[in-house]
Amino acid sequence: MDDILSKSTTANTGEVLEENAIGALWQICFVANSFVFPIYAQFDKEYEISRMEFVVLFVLSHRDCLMAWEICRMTGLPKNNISRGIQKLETKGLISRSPDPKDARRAMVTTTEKGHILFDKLLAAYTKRADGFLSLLDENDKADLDRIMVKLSKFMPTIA
Amino acid sequence: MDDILSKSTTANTGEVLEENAIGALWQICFVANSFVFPIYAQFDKEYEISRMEFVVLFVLSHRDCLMAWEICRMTGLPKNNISRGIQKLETKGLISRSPDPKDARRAMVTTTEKGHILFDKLLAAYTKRADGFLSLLDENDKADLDRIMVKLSKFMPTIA
DNA sequence: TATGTCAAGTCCCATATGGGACTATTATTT
DNA sequence: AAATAATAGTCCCATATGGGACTTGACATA
Repeated sequence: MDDILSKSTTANTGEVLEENAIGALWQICFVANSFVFPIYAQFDKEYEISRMEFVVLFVLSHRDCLMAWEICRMTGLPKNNISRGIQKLETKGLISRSPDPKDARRAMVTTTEKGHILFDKLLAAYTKRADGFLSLLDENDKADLDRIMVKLSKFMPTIA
Repeated sequence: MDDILSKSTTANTGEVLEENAIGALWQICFVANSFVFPIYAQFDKEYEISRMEFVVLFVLSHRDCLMAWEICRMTGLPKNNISRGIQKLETKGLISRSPDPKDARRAMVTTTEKGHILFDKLLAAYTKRADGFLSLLDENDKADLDRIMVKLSKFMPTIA
């Protein structure tokens, strides 16, 4: 019988995953991690912005103002993490919080001008990287991907 | 002018993301997190298996035996994390390590019988959840998704 | 054989993370 | 109105994570 070592074919990255239905979701996670880790490392290094801070800014860039719990729902991230992200951003003057006069528990979060300026830089880096990934796809692929991801996003978790 | 609060449309989960090319990758990450967090929480609660342990078992289920650095490359995860996962699994008797006689730095990792038995349960839960997600897609979608994810997986990072 | 370089894993440490308890406020029920 | 539940957000704490230093061993070159 062969040496035990010979059983190991030199596996390439992501290779494992190209198999069945289960593989599709594994691969989604794999691609997501591959995309997101280097970007967040870059944000941290270049701008001292953490993942949670970026997430808050990103979501806010699509709505003028939001409450923390809305950001949680939109991102699927736990509220304590979002809370911390918001606190950091506020400390840095990148967002501002205005308490809801009708409900003292709530506060609306808005990006400040300073926050917009920084976010533009972050988004440029983000977009550049995203384009790098998507450049592997043709136009049909991109359309399919959009359609599929919209469908999949409907399957929502309820994260505390 | 309207109350500041009225600016906030009640945003639904994942809604932000359905916009442009940048949104596609955001959405991939969103779906990935939505899929993966509850499953790992379940694994931790029901089987006391951590994410890293599952990842190692998962990858090993596709290859008879592998070395740690191969698992890193296939998963894109840092080697210290994988190292810890392997250590835990070995302690529990779910995998075994046989040192490479030709290179004392290396060790081949193999799933034990006990490991296989546990992994079957984990995989059943994983598959069930994956099927839940994928049930939102029709057959064309699934085929498209597979094709696209294989393409995207080629855009590989080099993670330490 | 000495020497420098690289590779596989492990270890240490500072930070990020998520669960759950807690506070403060509002909504609902009686 | 009082009592109870529910909600937004924060805090605490134990664990997970990733960067980087370190150890050990292999390999290339002299």
